[in-house]
Amino acid sequence: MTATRMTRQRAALLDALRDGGFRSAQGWHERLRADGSTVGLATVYRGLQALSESGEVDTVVTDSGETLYRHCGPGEDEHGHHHHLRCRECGRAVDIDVPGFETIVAELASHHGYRDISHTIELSGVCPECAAAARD
Amino acid sequence: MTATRMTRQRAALLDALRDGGFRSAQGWHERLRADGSTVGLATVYRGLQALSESGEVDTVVTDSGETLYRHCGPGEDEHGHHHHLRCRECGRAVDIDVPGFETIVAELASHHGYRDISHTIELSGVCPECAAAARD
DNA sequence: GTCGTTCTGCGAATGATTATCACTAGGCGT
DNA sequence: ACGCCTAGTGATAATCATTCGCAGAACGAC
Ligand SMILES: [Zn+2]
Ligand SMILES: [Zn+2]
Ligand SMILES: [Zn+2]
Ligand SMILES: [Zn+2]
Repeated sequence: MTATRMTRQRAALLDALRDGGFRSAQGWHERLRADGSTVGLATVYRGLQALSESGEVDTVVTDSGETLYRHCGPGEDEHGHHHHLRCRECGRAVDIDVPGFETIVAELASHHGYRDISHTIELSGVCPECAAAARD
Repeated sequence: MTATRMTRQRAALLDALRDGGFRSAQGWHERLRADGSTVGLATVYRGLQALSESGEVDTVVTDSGETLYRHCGPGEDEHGHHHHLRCRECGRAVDIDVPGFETIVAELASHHGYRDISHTIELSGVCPECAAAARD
């Protein structure tokens, strides 16, 4: 039913994605072109969206409204879910563990009678490097 | 330096905001026009943005990327900060309390050396009413 | 009332994302 | 290796929420 073909473009995207870091769709596009691949912007968007749905990349939305994507181990296992602490200045992100949060969420949900809960936690601040650089 | 004038438009916006609920900027705009006020869309955007910055309204971004605004007591006191559990179907939102979360955030932040942390928690699910309505 | 600012309205501009649609190319059966 | 069917691609147009730019309107202190 759902045939997914491995194309040159998709491979290139996956390959680029492999060296970590958050980048916008357009950012990845530039990256790919810089590497010599001729990939269309629309294709990059489609690829990222597909990967995001299958859990292979996770996304985060910046204050300015653009979506950032980053490769993130296959979502086969529970560990695919986690949260980030991201630097407002340079974008560097750290995976964090929020002990007990998943449980709290489940409790709050049932307390209010809500079903099919999904959640988002976004922590952003200024990383040590940027904080140091800011001291001028 | 920063004088803020109370205009007919701003008053109308504040007044409309008063009857709670999340609405998009365009949503509030329609609301205002429905009430007879002739307010420009841009003005509504500007007003909401200002109120949001001063903490009088809080915002939430939907999956489709549009920003929703809702009146929320003046941010003079600590209680201005809280989180929501929102229904994906009807938009109804409940204020929730996530015990100890603020503390956990602070700890995580310092653990990673990040400064000026700000956070967002978004819980969304299907409220009891919508869940019931879905059973057809 | 007068005046310096701030605010408003309008439409045009932006900018990220999506839709279109003719064309290309996986990849399975042979 | 050959061909067909269909998913994938790419250039561009379209969407859509939000922002800008600027001329004129309206605060509000004097
Ligand atoms: Zn940084
Ligand atoms: Zn979680
Ligand atoms: Zn509901
Ligand atoms: Zn909080």
